[in-house]
Amino acid sequence: MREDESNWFSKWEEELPKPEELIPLSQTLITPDLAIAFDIGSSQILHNHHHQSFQHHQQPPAISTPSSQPNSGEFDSSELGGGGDEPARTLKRPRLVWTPQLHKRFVDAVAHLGIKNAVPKTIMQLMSVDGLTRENVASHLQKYRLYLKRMQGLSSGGGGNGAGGFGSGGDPATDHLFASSPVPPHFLHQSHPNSDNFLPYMPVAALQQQHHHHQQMAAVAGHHLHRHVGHFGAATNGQSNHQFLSRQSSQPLHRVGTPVHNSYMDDLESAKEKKALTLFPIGDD
DNA sequence: GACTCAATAT
DNA sequence: CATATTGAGT
Repeated sequence: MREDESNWFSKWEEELPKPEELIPLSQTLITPDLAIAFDIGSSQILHNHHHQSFQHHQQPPAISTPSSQPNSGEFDSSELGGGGDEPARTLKRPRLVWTPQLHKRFVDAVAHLGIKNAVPKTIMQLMSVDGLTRENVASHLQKYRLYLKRMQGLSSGGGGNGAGGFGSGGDPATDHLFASSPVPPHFLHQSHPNSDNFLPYMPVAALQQQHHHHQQMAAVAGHHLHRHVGHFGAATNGQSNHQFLSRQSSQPLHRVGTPVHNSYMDDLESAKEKKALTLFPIGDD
């Protein structure tokens, strides 16, 4: 069993600290401006795409006109137009779905940063996933840390890593996703009395782009009877991807609308307000 | 303000 | 159930 550990160890060593190779960490989360279209009233977007049609409906945060009465309804139209501001609408984002790929990025970022610098802001920056917020990362990080702690306390032998099964009986509460990612060797805390960390890195300037066809798709998780998401990685559906613009920084959020109808996964209830923001990591890993 | 943690809400 | 949100302490 010890072999396992040493195995990843060397692997990680190679994989990690290489500046040259590290930079290409950039992925964009949600699809681009998909959502800027509601209140325009009569204007319409042209959709001639033979894609799935997205629909969005969201609740404006109630910019609150003074006085009262929230329209409990669905939307209100408030200011717009005249002023000429890009509306940085404070919309409510759909829940982020942490796919194994996304989580991998997360782990990579943390690994590269070193425990010390691995704080939400930095991680988020390094990940360069568009749309990802600090809170998203913070929340996930919190759980991730708990996961690591748990693993430490447990026997090193039975470590249920790798993938697949996990059978903790006691309190498996926080795992699944974590378990499927190659947990770096020892994020496990080691107290450093006076040793500092190495890796004097700098925030990577994520200004570079590659021409790789990465695309993102909005997938919605329709669960409710389904446990564990399979692999979406491969576009099992006939629809392949499309290329969108990826904007980095700035740009409000976009959320995907309801799935409308996909080939599968919706039967009983789906018309719920279940919206999830998920990115589609493709490719390379 | 930002980070961490626990508890809680959805 | 997985995330988000909130509150308190540093």
